Amino acid sequence: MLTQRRERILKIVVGEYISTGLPVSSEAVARKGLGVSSATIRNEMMELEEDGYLTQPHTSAGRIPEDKGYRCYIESMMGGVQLSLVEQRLIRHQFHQVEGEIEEWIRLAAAILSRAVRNVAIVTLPKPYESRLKHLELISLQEFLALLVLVLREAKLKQQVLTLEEAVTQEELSAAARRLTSACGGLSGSEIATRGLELSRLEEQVTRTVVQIMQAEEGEAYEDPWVDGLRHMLSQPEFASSSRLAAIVEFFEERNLLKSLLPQVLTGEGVRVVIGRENKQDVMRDCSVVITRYGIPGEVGGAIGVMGPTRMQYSRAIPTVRFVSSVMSEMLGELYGS
Amino acid sequence: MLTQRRERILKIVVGEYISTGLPVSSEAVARKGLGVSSATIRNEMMELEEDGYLTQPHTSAGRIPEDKGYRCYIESMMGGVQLSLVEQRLIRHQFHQVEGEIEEWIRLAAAILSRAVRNVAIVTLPKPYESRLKHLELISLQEFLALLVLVLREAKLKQQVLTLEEAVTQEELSAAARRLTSACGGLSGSEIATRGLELSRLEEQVTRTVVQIMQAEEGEAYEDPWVDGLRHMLSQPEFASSSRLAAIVEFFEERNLLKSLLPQVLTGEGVRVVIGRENKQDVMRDCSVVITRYGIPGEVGGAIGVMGPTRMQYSRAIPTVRFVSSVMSEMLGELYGS
DNA sequence: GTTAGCACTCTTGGCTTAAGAGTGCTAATT
DNA sequence: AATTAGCACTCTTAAGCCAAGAGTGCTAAC
Repeated sequence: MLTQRRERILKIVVGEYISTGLPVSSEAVARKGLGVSSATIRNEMMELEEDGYLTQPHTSAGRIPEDKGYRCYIESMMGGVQLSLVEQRLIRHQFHQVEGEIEEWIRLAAAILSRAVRNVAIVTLPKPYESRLKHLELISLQEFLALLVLVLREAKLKQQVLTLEEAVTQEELSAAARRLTSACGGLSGSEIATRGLELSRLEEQVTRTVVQIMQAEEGEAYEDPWVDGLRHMLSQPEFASSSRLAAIVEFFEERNLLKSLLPQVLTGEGVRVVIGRENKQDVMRDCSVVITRYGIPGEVGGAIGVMGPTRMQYSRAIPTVRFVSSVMSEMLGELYGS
Repeated sequence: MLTQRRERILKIVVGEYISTGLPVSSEAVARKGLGVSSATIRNEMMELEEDGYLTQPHTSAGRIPEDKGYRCYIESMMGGVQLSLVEQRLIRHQFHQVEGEIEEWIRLAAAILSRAVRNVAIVTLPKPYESRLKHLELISLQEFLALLVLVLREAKLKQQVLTLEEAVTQEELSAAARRLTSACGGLSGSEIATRGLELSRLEEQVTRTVVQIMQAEEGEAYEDPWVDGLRHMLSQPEFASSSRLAAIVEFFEERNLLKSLLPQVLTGEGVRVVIGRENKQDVMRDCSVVITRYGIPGEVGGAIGVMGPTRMQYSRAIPTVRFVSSVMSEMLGELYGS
C-alpha cells in the first residue's frame, strides 16, 4: 500500500539518489523536512522495500531505487512538466543556425539533445509512412555503367550503380528517365510494380531496381539511427567499470541492435520511458530510454530520444525530449507544407 | 650503437611484449634461444635502455619497448611482408559480396579491416583531386522550395534544399537544370564560377549554390571518415582503466579531431606507421596508427588505416592495411575506367 | 503512531607481511 | 675481453587484519 507519506519518501529517495548517486539513508530523508524522525522513516522504508520500490545494496547501507521506484517517480512528471522558456529559446536558436539539409537537422538534434541531458541521444531520419517516387534520373558513368538516382517525395535521395545489359548513351538514359518519371512520378513502390507498362529492355531493368529500392525503403521499420553523446553517458560513474563500458560501446557499434529498441515506440503517442530491466537487451538492464516520435501523424515521422543510466535526470530528460521532438515536428511540417 | 645481437634482442622483446602485454625479462629472452645466458642479455638490455629503445615500468621488472623500439621493430616488416594467399582470398571474397554502392564499400572495408586486426579501422570516402560536375537536377518541393541535386563525376551525390526567390514550376526548374547541365557539365567549381554566362534569376541562384557546394567539396582535405571496430580496440587490456577508455570514446565522437590525424598521410606513398607520441593528439600518446592511401594517383583517392594501442600486432596490421587498400584501389579503378 | 537508544552488520581504508619476480653488480671463468 | 654464476637488493602484488564509520532493525518508552 502506497500511502501518501510513503510516496513522498519514495520520491525524496529517488530524487536524492539521482543527484548524488549514493545510497540514501533514513537520516538524509528526515533532514528533507517532513516533520518526522529518522526512525519513522526507517519503518516506512522497510515497507517500501518489501513492496519492491527500494532496495539495499548491502545490509547496512541506505536505500537505492528499484525500477518500480523509478517508475513511480517518473509518473509524477509525465504530465505537464515543461522546459523553461529560456531553455526553449536556447534550443530553438541552435536549430535556426543550420537550416537546409535534413540530415543536418538530425545530427544537430542529436547534438543538442545529448548535450542538454548529458547522455546518449538517438535520432532516426524521418520516414514517410508510404514512400512515393518524385523524380528519377539516370547518369552514364561508362558504356555499361550508369548511376540511378531516385528522389523520393520527402526530399530524400537514393542512389545505385547499375551494370547495364547493353551499351547505352546518355541521351538514351535521359529519355528513359524522363519517360519513367512521368509514368511513375507520385507512385509508391508497389504501385509501380503492378503498373503493367510497355517498357524497353533498359526501362525494364531500371524499373526493377527502382521497385526494389523503394520496397526496401518501406520495409525497414526505421533508418539506422544517428547516435551522439556516448562520451557524456560514459563519463557517468555507473560506467566506471571498464567491462560495463566496453559492453555499451559494443552495443552501439552493432547497429542492428538499436532496431530492437525502437519498435517499442512505434505504438502510442507522447514520451515513453523504458526503465532498466524493462528493456529487452541485457546490456541495458541498468539503463533507461526516454523516447518519443516526431513528425506529422499519418504522413512522415521518426523517433527521437535519449538513453542513459537508470539513474538519469528524468526531470530534465523528459521535457527536453518532448520539446526537441516538437521543434522537429514543426520544422518537418514547414518542409512538407500542408 | 645497435649491434646485430642487440637488434635481435630488441626484436624479441618487442615481439614478446606485443603478444603477451607483460614486461619481458632477460630470462624470457634467453629461453628464445640465442645461445647466451640471461646475464649477458641483461647487460645488452641495459644498453638498449640507455639508447632509448626499451624502458622499465619500475626498477625491478622486465623491459617494455619505447616508441623508438617499436620503430626499429617495424622497419623490418615495412618491406615486403605480404598477407597469406588464404587471407587475401578471404578478404577479396567478402568484398565481392556487396557490389554497388560506394558508401557500402567504405563501410565494408572498415568492417573487414577492423575485424582482421581487432582494432579500430578508419576509412575515408574516395575524394577526387578535382571535383567536376556531371549532372544537375532541380526538383520542386513546394512553390518556393526546390531540391537541388548534384551528381559529381565520381558518382557522388550532393543535395541541398533551396528557398527560391520567386515561385517556380517544375517545368521551369527542369528547363533550368537542363540548360545548366549542358553549360556546366564537366567543369570544376571554379570554372563554373568564372564562366560568365547569361543567366536568369533562378539560374543565377542555382549556380551560386552549385559553386559553393563544389568548392566546399574541394576545400575539405578529406571527408568525415567512417570508423568501425572501436569495440575491438577497447577490449584490449591497455584500456582497462575507464578513464583512458572514456578519453578514447570522446576522441572519436569529436569527429573534427580525426581530421588532424589524416593530413599526415596526404604526403608520401605506401603504408605509414605513426607510433605513440609521434601522434599530435595527446589522447593517442600510447596508440599507433597504420595508414595508407588508396585510389588512383592524380585522380581520386582516400585514406584507409587502423588505429590501436602501440602494442599492436604490426605484423598483421601492416600487410592487411596494405592489401585492403590495394583491393580498394582496384575496385575504384574499375568504376572509373581508364 | 512515533521516537530515542543501542546492538549488530557490513563496507572502507590503512597497515603490515610474505612471496615472487627481476634486476644490477661482483667476482670467477673461458 | 667477453661471458656467466651467484647473490643482495628493490619493487609489486595479494592477503590478512584492524579500526572507524555508516546505517540499519529492533525494543522499549513516550
